[in-house]
Amino acid sequence: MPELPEVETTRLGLLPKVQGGRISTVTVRDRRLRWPIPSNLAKQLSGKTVVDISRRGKYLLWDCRSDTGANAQRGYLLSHLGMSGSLRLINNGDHSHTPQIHDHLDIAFDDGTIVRYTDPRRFGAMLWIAGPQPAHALLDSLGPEPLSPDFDATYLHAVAKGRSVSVKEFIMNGRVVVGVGNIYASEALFRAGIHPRRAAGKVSIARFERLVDAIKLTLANAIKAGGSSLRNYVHASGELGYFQVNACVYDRDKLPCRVCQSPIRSIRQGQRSTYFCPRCQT
DNA sequence: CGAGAGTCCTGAAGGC
DNA sequence: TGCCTTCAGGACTCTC
Repeated sequence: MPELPEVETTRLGLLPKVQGGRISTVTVRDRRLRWPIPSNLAKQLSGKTVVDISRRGKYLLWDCRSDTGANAQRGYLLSHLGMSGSLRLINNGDHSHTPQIHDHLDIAFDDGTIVRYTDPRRFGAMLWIAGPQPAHALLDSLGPEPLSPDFDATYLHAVAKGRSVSVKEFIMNGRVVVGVGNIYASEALFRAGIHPRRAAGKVSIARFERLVDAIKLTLANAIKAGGSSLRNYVHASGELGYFQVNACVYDRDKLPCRVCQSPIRSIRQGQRSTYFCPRCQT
């Protein structure tokens, strides 16, 4: 399941191959994603050059422009991998990749490179934003990037004030901070020694300092490692992503804590599984 | 406004 | 072996 490090790894994997490339054709095989792929997406993308791909949270924004001139047009492909999506590169001349059942969209470039979007559960998104600015309702109320300086303990403490929601659900809320998914939320809280059920508004600023550091460290390490995931993440180059073999608590129910040997516990929060060490986290 | 539940979907895993 | 149920997950959307 792609979390922010996987999305960033995908971006970094795609960029060298598609930046400056001109899109020749777009093949849509199944429009039914989180929202339907717009009927004009293929037409809008075709003929445009991908100038850049940036990331906001787990969204990728593909800056696309037509040839310069009086009729120059600009827009953005807004993509999200959902929980089972992947974008992978197929090099020119590699005919071993016939489209499979969940290969919903292909973006073909003039040089023969194909970017293929695969998403068995179809929770992902492929949308078109017309115009020179990457403005979209989905991006309007997103919180700060976790790896940016804007995301610090002072900010978190202020936003958490008076909130009764659990700190784990709090840091997974994209309006608070983007890109902290279920796996990394559990891991970061373990590193910070904070119990996932603690009310967000009752976390001291000193403990938020530890939590912010833990989130930044956890995400940065995962990006450095090339992304991590449990099951079917596929690297942009087509290689399998790293399995999360180093998780301290995630998916380790009843196994001994790597620090104190106490059995890791599994609970449900907001219809989501949470893992924590009942001794290390208070 | 915040909190909590519901929703989309497929594939894996477990029970009988 | 095979069918049925349950669960997993991102994050938007709805209800209270």
